[in-house]
Amino acid sequence: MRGTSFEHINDDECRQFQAAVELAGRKWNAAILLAGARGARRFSEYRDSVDGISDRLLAARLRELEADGLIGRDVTPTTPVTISYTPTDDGRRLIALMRPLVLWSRERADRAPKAQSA
Amino acid sequence: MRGTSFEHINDDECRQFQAAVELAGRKWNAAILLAGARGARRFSEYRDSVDGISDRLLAARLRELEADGLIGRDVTPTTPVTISYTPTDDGRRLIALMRPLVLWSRERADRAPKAQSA
DNA sequence: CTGAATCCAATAGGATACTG
DNA sequence: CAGTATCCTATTGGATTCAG
Repeated sequence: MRGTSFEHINDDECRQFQAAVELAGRKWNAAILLAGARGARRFSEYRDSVDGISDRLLAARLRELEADGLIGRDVTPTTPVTISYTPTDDGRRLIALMRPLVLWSRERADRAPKAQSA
Repeated sequence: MRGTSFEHINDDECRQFQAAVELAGRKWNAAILLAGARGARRFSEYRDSVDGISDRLLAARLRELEADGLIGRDVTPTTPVTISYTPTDDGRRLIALMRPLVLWSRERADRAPKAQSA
């Protein structure tokens, strides 16, 4: 079997990994994925849920996430058309894997409440 | 206890989380942390281990990671001074948490070997 | 050896206005 | 509703050179 510890990562795997983490770490993407996990489906729901993101960037990030297979885009031919963005299995698994990171960041935030007032 | 699922993340936590994931996802940082996990200590060891990074960016990323408490910088007053960068406890924990992401990215890479030759 | 300084090109991101 | 188009600025990252 292939190793599970970092000692055995090769360059190619490292690149794949970096690409994945960069995607997850890109500005807004975590919030967008989270919004999807919390039930957002329509464009406007994501826009409301993410808070602060512009239409342009939301559209761009959704397109990227779709291209990377993390979010699916479904068009229902109603009038007007209904467009629905749903996290894919892959996306859901990624979100699940990021849960420990949420806890990790919480702990850090608790230890360093802010920039300590000089 | 504070919830562990995304449904209960508030805006502030979301920001903390995003900052953390952005840091981890920033270009080179994953590779640098990995290099540290694999035993790199000296500047030149990271440079060799990361492969492709320039001095300028390696120095910049190390400074950031130090500022964020993920890597420690120790100066030993030999001649010339010996400088050693070691992952902190926090950094090591982050790396550990990213292991599942490595596996996740591997699976994806296996499923999508490359950009399929048109 | 360990960086800092400079210069440059590319990309990201934000604001706003507009469309099918 | 679900985006696009345009513009503009800030940030990134890469190469190269210089220095303690």
